[in-house]
Amino acid sequence: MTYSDDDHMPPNVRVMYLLEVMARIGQPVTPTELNSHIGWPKQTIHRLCQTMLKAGILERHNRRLYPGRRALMMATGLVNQAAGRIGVHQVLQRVSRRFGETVNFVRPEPQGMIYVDRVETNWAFRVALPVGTHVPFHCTASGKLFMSSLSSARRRAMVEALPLDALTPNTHTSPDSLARELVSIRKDGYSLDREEFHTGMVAIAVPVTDADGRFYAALAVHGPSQRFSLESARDSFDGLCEAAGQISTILFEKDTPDSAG
Amino acid sequence: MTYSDDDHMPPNVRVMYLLEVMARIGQPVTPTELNSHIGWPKQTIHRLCQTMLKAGILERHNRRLYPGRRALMMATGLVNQAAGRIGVHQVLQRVSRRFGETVNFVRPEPQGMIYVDRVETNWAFRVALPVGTHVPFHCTASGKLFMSSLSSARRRAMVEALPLDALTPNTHTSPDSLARELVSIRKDGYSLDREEFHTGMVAIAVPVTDADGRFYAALAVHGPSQRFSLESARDSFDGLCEAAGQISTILFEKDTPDSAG
DNA sequence: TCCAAAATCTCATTTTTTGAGACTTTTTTT
DNA sequence: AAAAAAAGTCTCAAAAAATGAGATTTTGGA
Repeated sequence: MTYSDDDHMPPNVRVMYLLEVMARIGQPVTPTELNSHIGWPKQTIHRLCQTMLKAGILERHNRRLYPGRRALMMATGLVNQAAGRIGVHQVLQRVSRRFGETVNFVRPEPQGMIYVDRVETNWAFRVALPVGTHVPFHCTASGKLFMSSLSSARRRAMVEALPLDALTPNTHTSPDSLARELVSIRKDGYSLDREEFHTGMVAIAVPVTDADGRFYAALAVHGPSQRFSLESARDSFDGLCEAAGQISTILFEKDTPDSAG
Repeated sequence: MTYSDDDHMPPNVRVMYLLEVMARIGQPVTPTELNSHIGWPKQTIHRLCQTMLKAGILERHNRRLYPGRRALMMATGLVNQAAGRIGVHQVLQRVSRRFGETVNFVRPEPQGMIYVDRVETNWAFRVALPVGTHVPFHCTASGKLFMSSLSSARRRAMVEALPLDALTPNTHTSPDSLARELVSIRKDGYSLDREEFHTGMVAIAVPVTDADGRFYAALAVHGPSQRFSLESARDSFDGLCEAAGQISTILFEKDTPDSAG
């Protein structure tokens, strides 16, 4: 694609970006104030605001712009879709309370596995990765779990394409050993990170599957190897699977919105 | 201007339009299904989806597209901003004047219900929770109201995930009793806090719905049980519903330059 | 394995966006 | 009330992007 220059935003997306900025500001703004947050040429922002006003996406009162009904209705619809996922966060919290360790909800993306949601413990030792960060496939419990869910052809292609950088002494650096572990992960139903990403940190991940049983995300527990041994990680397997099932239900189970409990 | 032809949509706005359609559909769709709602040439919709995927506005699982993190963050911001609109706040003021008690406007978020706007009475007894605070789901009128609006599978999963800490002797501590109350809340159309959060404080909450009748926020009245009994709370039901309807109109209905104070 | 549907790529054309600069209106300052 | 500053609007030629038909590839299911 031609959009690959890093910070280039297609004109398309500018409407969206402008709404994002307005959402962040959180109150009605003049076009000039918008400009100070965005920095586009005066005329560019002016034209775009006109377009959006005309479309009913923005409305204006006393020279100040704010999201119009159209934007609000769209936003409400989107937020409603997400409202169901509030339950997912509650499940993560419960898992974290139960095991006393950090819990992550991780999804595959082309650039790597991404932390979508997390509940952290108050322990001093924490993973210093904010939500929204991408981590490698080959040296994380969730990344290996994801790869193990692929068909053998894709799995092989992916393993061979990955860089396999050694981030710790334990990181897989050969396609063969990685491929072999993926097979056993597939058999076991869970994936371990044996200090392969950060020395001193271990993790276990189990899959959250969609309505067709396909991999959707990984539910992972992370902890320092001193208090969260590989054995204790494995002990948490059953509890994790139960939680993964609940998350799957929240995300994918279709039901009549009416039936009583 | 050149955009005045009635049904012409500048390419700009198509990103927004596509999100609107997705919001209306309310669940993940394939590009082809989108096409059936929109009717653009195949390649046009394909290109736009690619752009939006690349920008993180959409995400994909199993060939189906759904709003991405970026869209959801924007949507959350817009929705919270709208909750603070002048007209909405005025309705809260009127309700507070009418019943002489504190009025809250509360929305669900993953960490708990959040107070987005409030009008307080001058009484000595007040809730010491500033706007922006998160409160638990299981022991507040608004939290229970929100959960009662979920589909049964999600409701059940959520009830089971919640900690159910006993903050007062009246707090629900068993998933079953909580679930049972949610069913009756759903039936009644309002939710009561019977001193479940703070001893001596009761509340009633009714839903504010969006244009499609889905839960948007809770409108709640709080007061000390001595002067604001559960009976008087229930008596305020009709007035609250009327106010909730007005808020819904202000936010979502077209025109209506209403004559409110 | 093969087949049908869906997704993706190609490309010449048309349309839109871009943004500098000039001009007009509004607001603020003196 | 006049002057100055700021905000908003218009014009235009160049650059960029969108368009959409048709060809091609990929995918998922039988």
